[in-house]
Amino acid sequence: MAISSRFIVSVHILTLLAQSQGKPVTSEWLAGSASTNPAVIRKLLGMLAKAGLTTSQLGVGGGALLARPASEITLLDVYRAVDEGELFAMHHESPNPACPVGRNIQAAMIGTLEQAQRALEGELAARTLADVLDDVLAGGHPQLQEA
Amino acid sequence: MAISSRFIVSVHILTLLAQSQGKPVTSEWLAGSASTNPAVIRKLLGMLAKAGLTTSQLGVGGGALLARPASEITLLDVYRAVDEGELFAMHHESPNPACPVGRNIQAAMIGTLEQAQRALEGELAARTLADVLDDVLAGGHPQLQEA
DNA sequence: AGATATGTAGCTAGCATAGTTACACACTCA
DNA sequence: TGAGTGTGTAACTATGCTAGCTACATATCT
Repeated sequence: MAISSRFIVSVHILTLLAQSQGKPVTSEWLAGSASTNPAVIRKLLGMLAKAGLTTSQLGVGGGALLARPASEITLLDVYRAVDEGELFAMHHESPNPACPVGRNIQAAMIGTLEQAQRALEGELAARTLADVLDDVLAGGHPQLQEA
Repeated sequence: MAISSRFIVSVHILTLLAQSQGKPVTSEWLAGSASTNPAVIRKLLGMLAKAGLTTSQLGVGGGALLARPASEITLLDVYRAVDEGELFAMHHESPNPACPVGRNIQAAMIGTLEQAQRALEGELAARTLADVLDDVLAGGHPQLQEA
């Protein structure tokens, strides 16, 4: 487990917002479904709002809303909103530049690592919240996706 | 940074072993190139040996060796040896089964997450230690890889 | 026998995640 | 206008993982 649960929890609450059809949903309700704390949800909603995926309404009858249609929000959008950064860590200390391998290993690997990360992100980009909601409403994952 | 530095450091030391052409290399020498502690290297070598990628010789003139040719060790082999497990974390607490979304969200997402992880692993599988050594000896990443 | 090098255990510091409480601020409705 | 509701954010805590470090038993070679 390397990618934090923020991602799946964010997909979870965004799916709930997609299902609510424009009615604001409170962080307390979202927390009840995701089995966590309302403050955790609000922290996630803060990140999602900063990324332009959600908006919020204060006061009575308020709550969170999708900022655009579920079919226009990809899982990559969600991933980038809450789990930023490079996927592969480098050496903590810079390798020894006096060694030919130490001097060049990072530069030699960067291309491959970026390519691998892009491959993962490409899969996430191919799937929208609307797809996820369809699968959830179908009761799980009977909905097959193309290989 | 979600995938630990164990991976890049392991690639680093395996590349050194590939370069040494069958002469054992001590953990102290490897630690000097990777700018870390010999005990950390030995811990990694333990995992790599368990995965069948390296062997060790004790005593004077001893050290670590590749267990098979560099061209037959992929980066995926290395990744699996030192950084096991699922890439995506799930909810810490199980979602609320009384909510239709909570009840189905994990099952609905598993397929997509596994597919994304496989896409990343596929890129790592396409590259061997021999490729990495070539790039390193070429002085960095002038060696282009196909898109 | 003595020197060398691994394998492993145990401890520490640092960092990220996520849970929790608390409170100021904004908005709605009566 | 004032009460009630819900967000946004800060602060603190517990937990777990990573990685650095020391120490030592064990195996091998000369």
